Amino acid sequence: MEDRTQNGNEGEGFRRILAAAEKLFADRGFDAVSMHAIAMEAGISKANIYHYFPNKDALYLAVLRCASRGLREELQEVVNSHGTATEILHHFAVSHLQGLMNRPRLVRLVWREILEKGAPRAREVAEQGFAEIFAALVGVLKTGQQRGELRADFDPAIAATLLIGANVFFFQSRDILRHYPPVTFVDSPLGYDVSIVDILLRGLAQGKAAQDDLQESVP
Amino acid sequence: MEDRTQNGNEGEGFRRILAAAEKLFADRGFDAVSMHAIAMEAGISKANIYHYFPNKDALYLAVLRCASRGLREELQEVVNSHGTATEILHHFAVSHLQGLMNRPRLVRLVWREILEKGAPRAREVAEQGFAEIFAALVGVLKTGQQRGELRADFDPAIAATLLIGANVFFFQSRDILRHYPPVTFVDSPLGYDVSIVDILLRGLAQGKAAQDDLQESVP
DNA sequence: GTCTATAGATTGATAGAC
DNA sequence: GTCTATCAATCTATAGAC
Repeated sequence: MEDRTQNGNEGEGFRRILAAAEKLFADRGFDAVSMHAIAMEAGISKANIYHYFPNKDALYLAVLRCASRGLREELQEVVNSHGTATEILHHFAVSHLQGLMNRPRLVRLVWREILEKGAPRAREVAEQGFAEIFAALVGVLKTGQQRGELRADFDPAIAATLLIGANVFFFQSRDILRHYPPVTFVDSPLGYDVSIVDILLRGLAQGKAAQDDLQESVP
Repeated sequence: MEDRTQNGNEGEGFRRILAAAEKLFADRGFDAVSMHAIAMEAGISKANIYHYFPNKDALYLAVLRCASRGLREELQEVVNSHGTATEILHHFAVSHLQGLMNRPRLVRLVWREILEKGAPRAREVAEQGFAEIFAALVGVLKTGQQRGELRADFDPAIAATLLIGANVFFFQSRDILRHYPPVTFVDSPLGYDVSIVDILLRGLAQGKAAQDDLQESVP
């Protein structure tokens, strides 16, 4: 009963099962997907799945773990790149949103898990990927504050929540926003990110005028 | 087969069923909840549910429709209040987040539905409540732009996405953020909202200094 | 490794007594 | 309106042939 998700000698059927399960679990959720449906999608028999995975829960966990790989390394590279905080923030925002858009199934899997209050099956995996991205972004913001590039009087964790939230929310609700007339940015995630980072940086950067304008309403 | 969710003469058992179903559906999702489980939670028999609802789907839809009422009216009132765009935005942000925090089950139900790509059972209800809130916020921002209170060169729909996304993301991930050391704002949603509106308004308000500082990186 | 066949439990929904 | 009893379908998981 070795963990086959750790090494590379998986075999063809193994990958087909994992891919089929990832698609179905992401689209419909754990309980709405039967082992029979996964087998059909993978083009094999139901019993064959149990040759690779002891039960449905183990398959689900393997799907989440397998799908989670990749995004982490991608973003770590961005965070460790050289440049001003402004530059890295732009780069991070775009890379993060592209990372989400390139892995729609992973994102839906993770957020399904986060919404779950009854039987969290893979909560740890979901939280871990989440926390690493968050920590990386907070690091970028803190560096910007230490360098005097960004204001020192805002909470970097709150600013990070704003940016990551803007990206995740864009990803989650783009299908709904598309049907809504005043929204024109749904099909250009890059343009969206340039705009939100612009707004955020205007709010986070050193600069007295905007600050003075607000003094009355934010004492 | 009258729609009992429209009028008030529901009766005791009816309300118990709706409450039990709302809790279980929100916690575990549609497919993970059996009619038997709902009956147990409501303290009645399974067959009795079918006296009030023709099938499980109808019960689920009734739960969503019933839970959706209230938040809409609450926010419309805020949007139509008098004051500067800045004031209304502060008010809206706080009211919106409080509205989410006061209805955790409704929010989880709606977002489960939005994540669903396989069998959208109540997509319309979810989208409708979403769109109304979004439209209201865009209206506030546009008014602020027309009055010259806010910059005219940002897309109000993008700014609305930023604010609503910040609130929804806070709600969705507050349990995860709580476990993360640098985060200190989880237990004071009001303080969180004051901070993000502060950051956003600095970025959206008229003011030349911050703008000039960024000219080089945002041509 | 892959299959057919099937066990055993649970599901959504119904029938009919009270 | 509320119940017990039950149906037919479907579910996870296993047994065992090839």
